[in-house]
Amino acid sequence: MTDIPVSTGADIFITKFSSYIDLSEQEQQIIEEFTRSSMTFDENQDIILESEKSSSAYLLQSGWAIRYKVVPDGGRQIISFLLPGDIFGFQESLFELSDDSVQALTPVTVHRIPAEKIAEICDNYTNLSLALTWARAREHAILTEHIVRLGRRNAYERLGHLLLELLHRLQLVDKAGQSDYFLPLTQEVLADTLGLSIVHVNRTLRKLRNDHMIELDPKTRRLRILDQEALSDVTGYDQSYLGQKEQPASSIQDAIGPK
Amino acid sequence: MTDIPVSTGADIFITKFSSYIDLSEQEQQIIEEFTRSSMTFDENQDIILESEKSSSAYLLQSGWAIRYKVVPDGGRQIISFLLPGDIFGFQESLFELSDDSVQALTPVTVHRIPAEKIAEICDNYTNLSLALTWARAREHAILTEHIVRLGRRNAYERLGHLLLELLHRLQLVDKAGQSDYFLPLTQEVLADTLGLSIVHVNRTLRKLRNDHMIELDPKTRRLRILDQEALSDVTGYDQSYLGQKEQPASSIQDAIGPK
DNA sequence: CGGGTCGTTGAGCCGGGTCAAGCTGGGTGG
DNA sequence: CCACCCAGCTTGACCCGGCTCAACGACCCG
Repeated sequence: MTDIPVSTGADIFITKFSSYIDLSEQEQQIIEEFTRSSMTFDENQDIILESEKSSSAYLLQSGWAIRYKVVPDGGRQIISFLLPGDIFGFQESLFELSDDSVQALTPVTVHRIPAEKIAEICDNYTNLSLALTWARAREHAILTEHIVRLGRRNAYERLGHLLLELLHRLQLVDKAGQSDYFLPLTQEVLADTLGLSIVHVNRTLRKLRNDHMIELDPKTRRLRILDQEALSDVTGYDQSYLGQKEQPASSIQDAIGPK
Repeated sequence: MTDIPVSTGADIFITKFSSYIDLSEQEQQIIEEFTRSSMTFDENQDIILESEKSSSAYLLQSGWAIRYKVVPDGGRQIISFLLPGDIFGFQESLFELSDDSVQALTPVTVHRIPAEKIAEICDNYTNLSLALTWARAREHAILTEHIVRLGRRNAYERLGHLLLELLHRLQLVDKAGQSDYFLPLTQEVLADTLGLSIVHVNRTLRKLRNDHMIELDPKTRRLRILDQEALSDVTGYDQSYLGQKEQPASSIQDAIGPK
């Protein structure tokens, strides 16, 4: 299962950026440096408390996390998902703005980058700095699409649209097959993401299953999207906002069945 | 009416940033340089077409604009409002990401900053560069709050919350009184922002009026929020995400009745 | 005076929420 | 090894916030 070449954790980030930019040898080494040390968090543990205004950045090596806010009446709105390869905390914690929280959904490992290091990188390494800017812009685009999803789509479209986005984001870092991936989300998490009730998420998932759009095994948590084109059509999904190539086409990757 | 000291257009930006950071004389001059030339757009005109991937930034000097996306079935979702003092286009148009559009709601004047200039500023002027980062983070916080609004609030809360946000954003650039401002939005624009129908926006506005939360004269388009504390309470509004002082308290400004 | 845009209001419907109950499977302690 | 618990998933019944359709009014502009 692990006949993959011995890898430092840096690969995932290099792979991700490579979809947009090629980093120099030296820049790749800088990333590797960061990945030497890491911190881990348990399921449901808070990463970055509000209090900790450390203004450092984090590279997410493995696991899923969410950024969320709570409203006065106790409700929770999930703002975004943090997936392997994502960077976070490098802009929001700098100021007194946005008091949102980050929580691990699964066991998570991250690498910390102190603020000084970020400044140094921006000054001296053009490509890396550009990669950071790209990551920011991409996050911005994802938030934008989330707003459209919440404002102008019904439950069925929201769910399908989100599942497609997650597939394509995971594919970029080789964490998904051609049409399936491990989806560690409870229906409650989906509900709090999509602005729906748990009950209605349940019913909408069933409808997606009945329509042969997806397969989802609640035990293994493996999700398979049966007809991406059809689902994209009915949900109004257009992956161009993720800034990746149309489709990595097939690859040996998929045949092996990536872990 | 114009007994205000002769001003270059730069004041508005300096005022805005001053809430977070103090710019040096030289840095203020750089801003003034940009404000010497400007472009204007008519109501409903598109600013920045998709096609124009110029990757330059724009300072919004006066007027209101929106960033929006359309969904396949013809619906429109407004992502954000661009108000005087806002900067836009300095991150999104750099890449192939986010195919959203920007449109003027009122006559608008903007100043263009070529991409090279931005790069130069980031390299040489610490405070200005920090101000840019702050503006980005603030925009991020505003988007985040918009997501919460759409996902976890009802019509009444959404509307009230938005009206409060606009008040406080305008106050930062002296475009609002202590509790009132010029609101150049049709009910259709409000609907497309809040994910509601026009009809329901109309009814919800009436409810806000009946509850003595607001006064809104459809002719003059002057909006007054009668009890900010009460409205903040019922809508779950907390202005801290805008990163400004709690309340500018009273000022001569208000007595005069700012235009 | 005619047409267009925007605001207002009523009637009826429906997508999605709420409440409530039951089901399932894994974990834990006696 | 069983009894229990608890988190998450399902399903039904009912309700309501917000949508649609439709008509009308108010104002502006040519």
